Amino acid sequence: MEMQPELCRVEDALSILVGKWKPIILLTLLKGGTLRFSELKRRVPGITQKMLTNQLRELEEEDIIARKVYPQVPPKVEYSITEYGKSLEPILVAMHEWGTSHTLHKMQKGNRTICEK
Amino acid sequence: MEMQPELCRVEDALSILVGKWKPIILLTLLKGGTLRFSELKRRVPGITQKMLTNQLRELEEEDIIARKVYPQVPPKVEYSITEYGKSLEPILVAMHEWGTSHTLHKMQKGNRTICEK
DNA sequence: TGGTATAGTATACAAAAAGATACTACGGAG
DNA sequence: CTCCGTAGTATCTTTTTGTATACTATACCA
Repeated sequence: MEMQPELCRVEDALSILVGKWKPIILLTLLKGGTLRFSELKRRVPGITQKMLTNQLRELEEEDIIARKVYPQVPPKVEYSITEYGKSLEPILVAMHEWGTSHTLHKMQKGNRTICEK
Repeated sequence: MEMQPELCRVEDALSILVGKWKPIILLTLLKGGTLRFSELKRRVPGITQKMLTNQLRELEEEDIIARKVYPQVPPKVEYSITEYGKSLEPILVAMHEWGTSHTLHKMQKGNRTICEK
């Protein structure tokens, strides 16, 4: 097994998760199921409309989330995780778990960068 | 279990892995063991000295890698993954595996963005 | 005396990502 | 006739990341 391809693959997964808002969006959809744009926006505090649209488009392109448009006025668009997107869950969970112990680790070293507002 | 803290933790892990060179550096050290600065630089093609120093400093601050300086001339500095840093391996591996199947998934959809030079 | 090797710094610049803000379309309610 | 709500676009500015290039210290070697 050589090195190059391996590295390349990690970057692949990373590029999907990276973006200031993608993990939050994915976790929100994993927990919340199918959500409309506005609902998603409410559940991801601080995100701007532009950023949300933007990140959703990128995730959609990778077939991680599905977008369903209802031809209504006012518009209704629903987003959900695809089956394929669900395969990311273990990574997200692993990262969450790691992050949690990392926080403890940092606290033990006197570094108080906790998840605070 | 609420949402906020969970999200925060994922970001925590992510922030350590993110950076154009960090996964590559980590995998190189995981595979290569203890390496000198120059050796590391050779094994991560394309990285500039500044970026390497930079990323190593950040990883060191998070206690993911250890830096050992030998008071010699010319200088000798060795880098290695800490025990703590090794706990990231499962995440890296999960990402690699996911990335591999993601590539297949994309190929099946006619998208040929493969790991090529 | 000058060149080599190592592990950096310093500075300037370019590119990418994120943020702020304003604008649009459209049908229905009043 | 005007305002509301939804799901966006369009621009512009700021911040963050990354790149390129040059420079440093110092012992050793010829």
